[in-house]
Amino acid sequence: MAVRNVGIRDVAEMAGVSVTTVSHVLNDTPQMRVAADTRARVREAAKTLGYGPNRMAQALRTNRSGLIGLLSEEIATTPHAGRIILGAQNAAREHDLTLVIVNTERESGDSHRDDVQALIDRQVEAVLYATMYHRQVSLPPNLQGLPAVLIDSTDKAGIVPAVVPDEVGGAIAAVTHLVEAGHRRIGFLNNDDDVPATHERLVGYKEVLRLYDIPIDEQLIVQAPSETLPGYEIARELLARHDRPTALFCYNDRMAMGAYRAANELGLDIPHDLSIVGFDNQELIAANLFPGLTTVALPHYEMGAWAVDTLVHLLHGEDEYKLLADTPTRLDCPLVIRGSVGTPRDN
Amino acid sequence: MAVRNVGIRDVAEMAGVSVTTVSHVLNDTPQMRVAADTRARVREAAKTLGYGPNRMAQALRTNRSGLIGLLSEEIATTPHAGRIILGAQNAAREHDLTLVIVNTERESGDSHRDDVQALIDRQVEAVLYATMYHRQVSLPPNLQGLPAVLIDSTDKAGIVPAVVPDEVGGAIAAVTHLVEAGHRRIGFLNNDDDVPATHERLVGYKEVLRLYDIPIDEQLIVQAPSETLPGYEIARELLARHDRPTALFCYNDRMAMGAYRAANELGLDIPHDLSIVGFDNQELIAANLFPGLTTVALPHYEMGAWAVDTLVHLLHGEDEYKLLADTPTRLDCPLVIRGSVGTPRDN
DNA sequence: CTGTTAGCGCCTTCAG
DNA sequence: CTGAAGGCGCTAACAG
Repeated sequence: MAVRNVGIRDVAEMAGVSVTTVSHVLNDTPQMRVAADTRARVREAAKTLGYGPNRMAQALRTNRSGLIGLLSEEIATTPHAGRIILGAQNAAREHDLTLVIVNTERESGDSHRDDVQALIDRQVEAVLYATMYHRQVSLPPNLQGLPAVLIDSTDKAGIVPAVVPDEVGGAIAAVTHLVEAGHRRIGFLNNDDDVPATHERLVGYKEVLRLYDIPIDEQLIVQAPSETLPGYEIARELLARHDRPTALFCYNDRMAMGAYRAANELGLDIPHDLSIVGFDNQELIAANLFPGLTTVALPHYEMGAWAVDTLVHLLHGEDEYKLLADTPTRLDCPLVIRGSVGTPRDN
Repeated sequence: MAVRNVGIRDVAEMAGVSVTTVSHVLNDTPQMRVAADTRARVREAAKTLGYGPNRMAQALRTNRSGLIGLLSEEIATTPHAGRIILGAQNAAREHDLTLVIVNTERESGDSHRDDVQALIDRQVEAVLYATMYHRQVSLPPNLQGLPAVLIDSTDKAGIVPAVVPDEVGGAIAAVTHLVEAGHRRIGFLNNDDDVPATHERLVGYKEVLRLYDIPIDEQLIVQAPSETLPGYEIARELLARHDRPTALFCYNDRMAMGAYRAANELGLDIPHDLSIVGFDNQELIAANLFPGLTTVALPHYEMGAWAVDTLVHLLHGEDEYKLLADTPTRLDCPLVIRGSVGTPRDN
């Protein structure tokens, strides 16, 4: 069963037709209309013989390898990459394409060039480029000429379609959730890197407050590196204030984890005395904290799938898809509700 | 640069030789000895033209696709899969092989069959099968005939080479670390599933105690599902005893996370009042707890690489490698030291 | 509607 | 030591 020794010729012979006809039937070539019974005979012969086309021969002949490359950062460190891969994988299978994945270093001079070259050498028809956090990148020069789509990043030159998370929307969902639970003093533990997420989540935060006529207190907006320890430190400061916030919106789940520790040390019960919302939905953290962390999920799976779908359109020469390069597509960041948000005690 | 339009013929022409010679030079065919200067001319021509062989044509001709399939569980949920992928990827590149990755459901009747078939349809030469926790599996029937290697699991039938973590060794490293820090009352928060890791880590635990003439107190060995919450619960019970252990060896990092919470609630300082060692080295947890969790790393990267290397040998028909199927190869689980182990306070 | 035929780019006997 | 020629399995003109 494993060794594919049956060829199109065998099918032709068994069905009593020529290989051409078999080819036409099996690929149902548009203009070539084949008699219904012939077609049935061919189909049956193929099935009983367990025929499957030899992709290599097909590829050679049609000059389409059926391979698309996925260049991804940090495959080994975050489950985010896994989600992108899975989304891309499933979409690829849908289109009968095969995904070839290559890990790439985040910042390393020409190594991207080499990784792209490895993919080109393997005859990929197109490439996906995935970063692990939302940012701008410049593409390796040898990618010129191959259709490409960016995942979780945008192209400096603006010539390649890109898909990114809707950071503003995610922040809006998070803060709205807090406001609707009754909170009015909401702290924001923001990242301090100059990346889109930092700015856009802040925009979302402010937008919600504005919408609900809650004055923006700049004192409640603090920044630090987006890690657990700095998150802990700034959370502690914020919560030590006499007019401490009743809720915290955290740039990511790691900072939220730090906030949990701060709350704990200060004897504040979550969600009773303090509500917390994170960002990223890192299951390993969010689901294992006490109580479970309500957080915003990043659409990694969806971005992977979107990217492949777009690539397919590009491959089909539907040029209108190139226009997508102008403005990145933004995908929804849904709120994942666990147990870290409650009604403010005193209000 | 991206479109590969230069063929072997162009190289031949430029070098003033026949395609045969070019082929011989570029593949340095064993018996075909080519004059040194001819060879140089060919090499140079190939380089200046930017020639690279068309893998599809090569594959068709040699009947070797250069593709190997990696069937992996839970690509999207744990970084473990990412590590395996990376290890396999790098090894594959070393051997000029291309990895095709397919996600597969853990338990789902015939879906494995279909996933394997998808790989076969893509003409993979061999397949790797990776599970996300160490256990026994039975292979899909259509895998028969293809070389295969198991990662993190063993074959019920015992006909396929397999590589697994050295659980006993990992446990020994962990508990030894604790004993050498001065601990003699060491609790073991074990998993309660009937999987190899449960039994083997216990073996390692007991072995170390025996080695150091520390009596085994069965009361200190407790079991629960290997999640944070159950870990918390049994840790709490254990730590509430008047003769509580001074150290805890936890089946995995999630249980250790639960133990941290228990310690915290009981006012026990880590590592001052209580030392903890985990297992898995889930960075997201281990590196983000306070203090950082000392834990045992699983050799996922190494298993991925080992599997590909073994596959290559199998592919080369080195039958002695088939013998590997008899006993799974065990790879080292190194201890990763962070900050959760200290000297016992009272002793 | 169906069949014949010519390659896709490469490797590989077999002759020189 | 080098070259000519056949064919891997399939698709796509082009004929019938």
